[in-house]
Amino acid sequence: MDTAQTLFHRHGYDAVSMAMLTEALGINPPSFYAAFGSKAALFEQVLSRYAADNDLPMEQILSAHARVADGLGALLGAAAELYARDAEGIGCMLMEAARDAGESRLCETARRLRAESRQVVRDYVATQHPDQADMLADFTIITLTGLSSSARGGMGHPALVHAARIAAKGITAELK
Amino acid sequence: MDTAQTLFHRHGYDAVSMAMLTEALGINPPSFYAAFGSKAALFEQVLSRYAADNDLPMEQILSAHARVADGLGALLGAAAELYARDAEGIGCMLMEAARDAGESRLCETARRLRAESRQVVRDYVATQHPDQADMLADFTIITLTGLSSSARGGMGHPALVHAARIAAKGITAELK
DNA sequence: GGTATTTTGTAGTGGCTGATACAAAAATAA
DNA sequence: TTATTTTTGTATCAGCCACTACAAAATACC
Repeated sequence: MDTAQTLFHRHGYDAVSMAMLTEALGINPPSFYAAFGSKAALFEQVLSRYAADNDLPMEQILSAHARVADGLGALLGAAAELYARDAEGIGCMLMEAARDAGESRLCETARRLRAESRQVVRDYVATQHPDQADMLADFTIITLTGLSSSARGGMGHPALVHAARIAAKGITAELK
Repeated sequence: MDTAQTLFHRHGYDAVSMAMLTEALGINPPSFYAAFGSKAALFEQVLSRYAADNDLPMEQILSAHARVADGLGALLGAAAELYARDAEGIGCMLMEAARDAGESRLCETARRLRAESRQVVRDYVATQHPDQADMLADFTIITLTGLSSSARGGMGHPALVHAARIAAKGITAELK
């Protein structure tokens, strides 16, 4: 399962073939289908698992900061650090999966999970700035998407972290 | 050519098959290869043409504003408007192409073109803030990437435009 | 009008995709 | 030890991919 997640995260759903999966897992196609049902089904499981416990604990980061601007800033900073950590540049699996349409069902699953993340941000912002909750949640998602895609595109650690800081300044200014 | 650009922009390189191309162009495979060489060669031509004269005149927008913060803000705003204009949500062809690895040669072409755009921003910023030129150029690219991906992901006009405005506030704060 | 040249249409190339039919082997149960 | 069930391996399925060989039709040239 970890093996499959690594493959999907690194190459994307479409670029991972059954041949790669079965070889990496050390099993044969029939065993694979007996165990997971299909390539798409496995990917859904991997996605859900990734969303459930990835390395970016949103709720924890947000709840650790009283002021909304600080919480969102910390979230963006943590994401930048996380995306830049892997030298290979793979970004956030959820964001990237939601972007590639691929099979419609998989796209829906990824977008639903992303929408749940957005909702977490939205609810957090709404506690203090209900009028701006939606717009700031969208801005946060857009920035996270940009950070993820850019990390995947090879942008380095300093640029990502600094960009997160500039975005945080924008949030601070917006809430002032 | 316009037809091919529309297809590639809407579906992405990999998702456009020869069958779609030949049918849309109203020609047969042999004619296609006689005219363009290959699918990859056509895509490179389309990419270059898109980069040369897309609907986002960067130099023009930037040079119209004396203060760097205003210029970058206008650029982000124009991009948000542009990406939100098409109801289908297709974002920036260059950004999206640079993200999908696909064939390595195509990826290099897309990234080179994107790097040229970044250079335009960098040079513009450097005229007034040489020390922050690189970081602000990266932030601009990251934000444009996020706007493009989010537009492709279905985010609406208000959210994109507002996000661009928040990002612009971040730039203003950064330069203060 | 007759000939050479280019364009087009048909059909098919090998190779890869995700997914299986079927049998051999291993593990479990009696 | 024998019988039953489960797992695994081999070999392959049909379908799509980008791409092309070859011949028929249309055009240009004299």
